[in-house]
Amino acid sequence: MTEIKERDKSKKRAAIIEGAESVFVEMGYDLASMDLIAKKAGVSKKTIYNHFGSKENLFESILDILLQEHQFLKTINYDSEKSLEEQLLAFAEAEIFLVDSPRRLKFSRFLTITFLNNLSYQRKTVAKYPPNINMFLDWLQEAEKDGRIKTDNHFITARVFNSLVVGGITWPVLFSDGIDKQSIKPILDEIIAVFLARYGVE
Amino acid sequence: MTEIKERDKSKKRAAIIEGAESVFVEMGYDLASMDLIAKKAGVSKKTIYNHFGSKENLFESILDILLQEHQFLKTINYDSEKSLEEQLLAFAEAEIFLVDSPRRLKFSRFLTITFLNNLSYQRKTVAKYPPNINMFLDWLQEAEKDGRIKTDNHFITARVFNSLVVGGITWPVLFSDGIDKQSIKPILDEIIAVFLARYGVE
DNA sequence: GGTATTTTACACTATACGGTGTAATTTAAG
DNA sequence: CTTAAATTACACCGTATAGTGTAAAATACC
Repeated sequence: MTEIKERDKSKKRAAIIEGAESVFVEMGYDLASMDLIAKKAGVSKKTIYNHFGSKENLFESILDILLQEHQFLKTINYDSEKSLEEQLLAFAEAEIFLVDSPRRLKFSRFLTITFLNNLSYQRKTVAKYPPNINMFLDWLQEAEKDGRIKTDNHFITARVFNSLVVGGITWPVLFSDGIDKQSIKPILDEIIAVFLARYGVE
Repeated sequence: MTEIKERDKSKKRAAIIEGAESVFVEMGYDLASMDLIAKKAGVSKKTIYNHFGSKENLFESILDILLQEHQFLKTINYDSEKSLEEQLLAFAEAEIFLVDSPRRLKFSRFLTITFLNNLSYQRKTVAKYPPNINMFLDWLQEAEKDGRIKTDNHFITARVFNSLVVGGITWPVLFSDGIDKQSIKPILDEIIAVFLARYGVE
């Protein structure tokens, strides 16, 4: 008895996720209606509720998926053979990655809005997906041990580098129509030069 | 004939503005209902419509008022008698002013969200209320003429300074519960030191 | 092909919103 | 006080929304 047939629901689920993602990112939580998401996903509204239970639940699921997807996993280790410029550029590019494609740019905007609307949620998320500042701190330590970087306070130094990249590139791009790799280059070079002017050992 | 009595509507208007400001800033455009604004302002909904015609109109009026209110008007001129540190600090403080009090911090968050939701509106607003980067460019030119700053490209140099302040202070504060003047100080000092390490003439 | 499970269409509830119309009431100026 | 303008309370409209119930239809596994 109690025969259980488990059928494959993953197709519909994937369609819902795809539709919900585009609608949420495009219009934000409030303006995204479940009817529109259903239409965009090519799925009945009831099916969404069967899968996710509520709009809030759906939203959090989508956000979780997107956050994992947009993580930049590549680790950067200090390399005494490579120039500091080259290695700092790699760190900058890990940050720029977040606004690198139209898709990621839209998501970053959306995420910024979501976080500013809900700071406690932002904190939870940062705790769950820690930023790669730790990697930079490790790098700093190695570079200093190698005698090519000098600094009194690693945390502030890391923050300075992050400030230069975020304030100089990420932030302006968020308010523009997209990144122009050409026009970014001179600023990127200058950011690195500024950093090394203070912390580099010539 | 055609006798016209004009009565003083400014009291009610002021109440509406005050109520609408708090509700809009607190909840954002979408979640701010006209009924709630009316309640908060201690005014009937009809009166709001008599004064402002529509929610959109009310919103733009409020935004306009707040933008004017939050402008930091003080001009900073180059002074060969003062240290560069002191003068750069003044520029940084003009930026920090925007997130300096709970009220201004909330408004800055709200404005950031509003702009990210409507980039064309952001552009219009920036055109109408130009940022004080021009003032910094003038300052740079004077400081260079005086032989205390050296730079190849004024625009990039100005952008670097702005990046340091925005990325190092404004941006992190937006995502925090408020500014802590004490803990900001060492970062502020470091930002200026970084800038001068690259552009200062010792 | 039989069968249990998913999905669908669709009607429906309850609620909320922006905005309006109206008639009564309050208010301020002469 | 008189009078006209401003404000109020309140019912109301149309629309939109999150979410549910149901019965039929599509689906996938045996």
